Amino acid sequence: MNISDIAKLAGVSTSTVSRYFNNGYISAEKKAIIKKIVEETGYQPSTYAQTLRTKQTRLIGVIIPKLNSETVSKMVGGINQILSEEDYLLLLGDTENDEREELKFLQVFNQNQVDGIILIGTIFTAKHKKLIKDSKVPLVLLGQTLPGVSSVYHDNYNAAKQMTRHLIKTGKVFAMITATEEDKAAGLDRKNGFLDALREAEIDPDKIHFGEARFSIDSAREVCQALFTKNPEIDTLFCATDNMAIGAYQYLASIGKSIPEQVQLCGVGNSTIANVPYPAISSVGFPYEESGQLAAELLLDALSEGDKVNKEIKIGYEMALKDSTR
Amino acid sequence: MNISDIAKLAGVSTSTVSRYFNNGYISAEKKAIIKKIVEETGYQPSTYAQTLRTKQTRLIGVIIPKLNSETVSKMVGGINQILSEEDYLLLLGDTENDEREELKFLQVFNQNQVDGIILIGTIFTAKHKKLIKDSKVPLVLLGQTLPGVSSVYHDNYNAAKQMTRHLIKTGKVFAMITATEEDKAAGLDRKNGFLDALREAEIDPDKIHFGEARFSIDSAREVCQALFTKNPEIDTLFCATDNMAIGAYQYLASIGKSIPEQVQLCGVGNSTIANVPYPAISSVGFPYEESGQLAAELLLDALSEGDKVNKEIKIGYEMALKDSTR
DNA sequence: AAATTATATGAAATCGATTCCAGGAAGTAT
DNA sequence: ATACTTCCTGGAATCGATTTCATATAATTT
Repeated sequence: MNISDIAKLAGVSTSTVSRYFNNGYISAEKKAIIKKIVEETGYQPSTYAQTLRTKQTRLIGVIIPKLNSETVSKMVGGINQILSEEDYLLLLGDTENDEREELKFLQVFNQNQVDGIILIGTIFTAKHKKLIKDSKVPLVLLGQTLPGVSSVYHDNYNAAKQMTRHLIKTGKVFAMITATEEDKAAGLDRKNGFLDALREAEIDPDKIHFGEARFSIDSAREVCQALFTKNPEIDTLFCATDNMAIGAYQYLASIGKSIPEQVQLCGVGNSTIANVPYPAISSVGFPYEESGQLAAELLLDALSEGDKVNKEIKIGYEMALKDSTR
Repeated sequence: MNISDIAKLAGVSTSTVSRYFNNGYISAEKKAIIKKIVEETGYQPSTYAQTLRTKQTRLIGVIIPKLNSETVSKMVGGINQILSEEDYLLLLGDTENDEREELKFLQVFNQNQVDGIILIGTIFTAKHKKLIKDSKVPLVLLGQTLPGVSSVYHDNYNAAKQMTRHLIKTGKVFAMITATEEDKAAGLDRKNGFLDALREAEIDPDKIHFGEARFSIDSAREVCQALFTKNPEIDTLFCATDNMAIGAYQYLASIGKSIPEQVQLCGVGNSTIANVPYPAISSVGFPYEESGQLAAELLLDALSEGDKVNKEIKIGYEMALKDSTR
């Protein structure tokens, strides 16, 4: 069933049927008959033929580092709210934290598949930067920044700094479980915020310890064990993510450290899982859903105006102090 | 840059260029020159023109109830492992547990967009059943069954029954936080397994209590409070999902019930979050990643053979007893 | 040597829509 | 009455690939 069949059945030309679907000039009379035929046959225009002609896919590629992540799902939720209103469909590319997959999706999406791309990125290599800048379709970065590219990102530096200022009030010996510095947002910025707050308070560098973990509960548990085995005097632990804080919590609970009395503990993300342990874990996070919405709006702007001006939107933090900090 | 441009540059016809890409008859000589031109120009055939001609999209629609769910992400991971090998891309439709969204995606995917559909469904209304059966493209159900449709589903009934048999050894007064029975897998089957195990052991029906919660921690916490306020003598609580078990744990911890001494507690799903509380929560789950793989393979079969024989694969359960049960 | 088969190529039709163009009818301004 | 718009319509070109068909040459059988 194609447009010619409908045209024949309705006794009009294909042009007229096309106009019926695209709000072109059409008489009430023909409109009625085409409507009737379309309803009877359940005809739907082929999106592929439309795309071939119009170059519009009505598909937006969203590249995400991980499906099962609360922050990611909130961001995607926000993106979807805005884009589904405009009849866009999301083509999700899940990389499971594999940067090569990220490159693959960037290429595949760019070739032919989508009208625009939102990249919830993590690590940017030179290849990433090249592909991002060379993107033929509008691209918005979410959660990271890159000069010359539109982005919505989070003020990780000040979030970590502010949280650390709070920890300093009662802390003596500090430690941080960090993420890889290749991840600027979750790794570098949070570490720098932590460090700068401590410098500001003129904390003795000998009383600051670091361990780097991967983005998993298990990895953080092991790193926490190493940290405390070497430095049992740590009384304040800042974790770069809530998941890491859970890993740390598990280790600390297992060796009988009381939280927050002996060790105070916090994470980043304001995620649900931070509320599962008892005591609930203090965290600082961002309005991720809103970030997603903003990114989607930025993309829509770029799509309609085709404008080459790129905007960078920085999102402020939200503190959520609970009982794991003093 | 299209196929004619390449043909001109290479001094051949478009047919020959097309054959170059589709392993048709082509001389080594022309192959070499086309290869050179393609590499120089970075030309990639338009997937939309290809689809228009071949009716193959190389896209598989996967409809999921929720992005941020461990079971879902494991299943999607399994699906993706198999399908990406065959150069399929996943078009994810996230319904956020809204059944109308499910219908929408079923329609959109069916129109033109995808070669096949995997539906990780929840509630099936009459409309769902109609759309599923009328699907123009092969469709595989994952996590639920429907007569006459290919599916990979989990033996929720026996999983719940087996777990309950374990609880019976030390339990006296039983309760279950259930999911809506409209969700056959998570709601009805698990409830029936629980009930039948208790009947088998000839437990006094007066010592069995029920509360129904939505799929969220908060909802389960409230339901748990209601249950225990009315029946403080409950000493064994079966939750239909791990998330619900977390909610129950939070309430029980807040009123100072000791787990598992005063109340033993378990969930379903074998998810990471069940290991976060102390004590870790016993659970019974399924090899979700493998289920996803199987569903993908079923779909590939249907895609290649175009065979109308539908298979139903039942997946067995895996018990994970931890310290929240006696 | 003749017949058959496999390999190689280009022209043209095709997939299913949109859109440009030309032309007709109807309404309005001059 | 004439000149302009505005509205409405169908024919034909077009988007960018694949595929059928016709044809030619090379390789293999008989």
